[in-house]
Formats: sequence, C-alpha cells, structure tokens
Amino acid sequence: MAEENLSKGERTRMAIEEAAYELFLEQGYSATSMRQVAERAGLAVGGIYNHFASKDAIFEAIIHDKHPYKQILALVSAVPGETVDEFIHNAAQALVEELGRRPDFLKLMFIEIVEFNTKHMAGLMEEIIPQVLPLIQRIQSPDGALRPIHPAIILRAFLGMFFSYFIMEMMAGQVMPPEMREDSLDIFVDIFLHGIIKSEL
Amino acid sequence: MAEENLSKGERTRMAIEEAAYELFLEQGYSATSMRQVAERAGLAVGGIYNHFASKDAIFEAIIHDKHPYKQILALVSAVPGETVDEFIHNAAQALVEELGRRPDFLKLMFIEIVEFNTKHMAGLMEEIIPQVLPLIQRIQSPDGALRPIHPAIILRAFLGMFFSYFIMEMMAGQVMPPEMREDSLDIFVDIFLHGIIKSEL
DNA sequence: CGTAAATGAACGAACGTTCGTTTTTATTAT
DNA sequence: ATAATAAAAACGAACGTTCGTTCATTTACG
Repeated sequence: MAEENLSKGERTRMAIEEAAYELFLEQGYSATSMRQVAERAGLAVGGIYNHFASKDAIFEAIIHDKHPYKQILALVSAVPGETVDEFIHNAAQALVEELGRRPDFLKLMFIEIVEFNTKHMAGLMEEIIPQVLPLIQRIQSPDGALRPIHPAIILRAFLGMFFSYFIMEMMAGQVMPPEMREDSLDIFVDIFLHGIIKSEL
Repeated sequence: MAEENLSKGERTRMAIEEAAYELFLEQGYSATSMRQVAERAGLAVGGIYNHFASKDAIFEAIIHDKHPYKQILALVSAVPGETVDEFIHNAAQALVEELGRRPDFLKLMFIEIVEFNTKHMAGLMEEIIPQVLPLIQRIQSPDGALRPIHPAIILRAFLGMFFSYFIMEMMAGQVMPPEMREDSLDIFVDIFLHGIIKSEL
C-alpha cells in the first residue's frame, strides 16, 4: 500500500480531509457538521482539533490539496499534435476529459465562492496564472494561427465553457435532450476553437 | 411612488424579500440569520412568519422574482440589426449589458447550486428553455449564417462566457491586468460570435 | 370592531470549539 | 525482547452561542 510508512497522525489527518471532502461535496459546507466529519473519518469530534485548527482550515487544506491544476498543466504540456490546430484540439480534448473526471472540483469552487467569497483562491490563482499564460502564448505566437486575443481572456473564455457545461450537468438531466449530451463537449470545444482561430476556410 | 396602493402586508412582504435578497448576496444564505433579515426589513423576527413559511421559502421567492429572464427575453426580441450578423452582435451586446447590470443574479445561482443542489431551478428552467430556443432558432435559420449547432448548446456556450466573466470579476481585481478588464466583455462576445458564425472572410 | 400584522420571550436542537482525562504510539534504556 | 517514559492522539461530556421556528399576547390597520 502507498501509505504504509505514514505516522498515525498523518493517516488520521488524511482520513479527516477525505471525509470532509466527500461530505462537503455531498451536502455543502455549512450543512456538514464536524460531528459528521468525525464519524466518517472514524474518530471522535474532539480529535479533529489535534489535526486542524478549525472547520475553515479543513476546507482550506482541501482546496489546496485537491486542486487539479498540476495534473492539468502536465497533461496539456505533454499533449501531441503536428500542426497548431491539431495541438489545440487535442489539448482542449485532454482538458475536457480531465475536468470531466473531476466535476467535484467545480463544486468545490462554487462552495468557495458562496461561503468564502473566494478568500482562499487569491493565493492559488497567483500561483496558477503565471504558469498557464506562457503555455497559451507559446501556441499563440509561432505562426499566428490564433487571433491576437489576450491569453488571459482566452483562458477565461475557455474556463467559461466548462463552468457552463458542468453547471448544466448538475441540473437535472431532463433539461437537455439526452441524445445531444454525449457529444456536446466536442461541440463546445469546436465553438471555442472557431472563436479563437484565424479563419481557415 | 410605485407601491402606493399596496396593503401593509404586501409592503412588509416586499421589505422582507428585499432585505433577505441583499443579505444573501452580501453574506451567503447560511451565514444570514432570520434575525438579521428581520432587523433590516424593520420588524421583529417572529413577524416574518406571517409572510413566509420558512427561510427556504424566502429564497425560493427571491429566485422566482429576481430572475431577469423576462427582461432579457424582451430585450433580445426588440434588438435592432439589419443583417443577421449585426443582429447577433447587437443582441449579444445587449445581453452582456443587462447581465452586467445584474451580477447579483449569478451569485444567487451559485447559492442555489451550493446550498440547494439546484432544487428550485428545475421548474424555472422548464419555463425558460422553451422560450429561448425558438429565439436562437429564428436567427439561425433564415440564411444559414450560423453554423448548424444545436441551439441549446449555443445557449450553454453563451452562458458559460458570462459565468466565467463574473467569476473572475468576483475574484480580486489584481488577478487580471486592469487595462484589459474594460473591454474584455467585447472580446468575449467576439470569441463567441466567431465560434458560431460561418466563416465570413 | 374584527382581523391581519407585529411582538419578543421562549424552545429545543444543533453548531463549532474547548478541555480534562484516558489511551495509544513512538522512543529510549535496560 | 522487555519495560519505562514522554509525547501524540483520541475521547466525549460540556460550554456558550446561535439557529429556525413557535406562540400567547398586544398593536394597528381597514
């Protein structure tokens, strides 16, 4: 097993974080009590405070630890593609799949916005943005295949697609005809690409 | 004044709803207590229950009453534009401005997602979608200026832009260079339009 | 005058957190 | 290996608050 050589304290801390993570996603932050977290983590409520100073601190740790931006950056950096067009398409698809594997993260972001007014996010964003922008600039510059739009705005438009996608996904399935839900992501990507690529026809 | 001929009860009910609306936006739903709502509305806490059955019922009323979709539909329906391209651009701009005037609504949606798992939304969506789709279809059909993308997906991509925009707006200003925040909405619209319009150059 | 509205104390439940105590763990000396 | 020991972790009752809601009563409007 992977966590064989962890101390008791480290293992408990992880169990608490994991339990809280699950419960926050299932019920929301306010609706989840410390007693529930303790029960699912398998210890008494008082014991939590040997590992976290407060409920807020647990959420902060979750935001920090569960954020998938490292995997995403690695993924996008390693994506194949001969032409720029191919590369962008593949990168977008890879990102869609990775974020599709982590819809939980979107919900965590919503909780962060609603309950904390993004107070934990500022630091994280400052860490991420400088890493993402050069990536976009790199594929933007070589032969001018992209329209000269500021990378940060491209990033925002891109993220907006996913936000929209997952928000709709959260709402009941009957809102959207099922036959088009399958490949709607492809079309999303397509709209976005047409939006930022210089006309090619 | 507009609410001159309202009964006492109707006026109080409006005051409660307005107070709760402000407080939910400022502090979130869970963080807002009935006592706070009562104080801002100018009555005792018990009096609220003469007009609303529960805290949940207040939020439900807000979602229903403050939803700007009626204004938006009217706005888009009345938008000018000789060519289809012009019309779309104007409609998008008008919508941007209207939603820009109502960032509160986005936050209400987040609260709805986080605290209620969109349980109030299903009914509202069923009311809205059938009204919006024909509108998109109407501008999509006349001369095939738009790529043949399902209207519902176009709608989602469009909404995603705004979600992204306002999420970033909520996060501290220093995340985004200020010189580009002013016209970033224009560029958003532009990306979207290029994404759905048949190549025109 | 009758009824709708407003009052605010009271209720019971649940919350996050604290704390004195006990148990378990890791480390050291035997 | 075993026993001693200090530190870390777990316990769970208790604390003080605050919550949403109720209700008997008073006030004020139509």
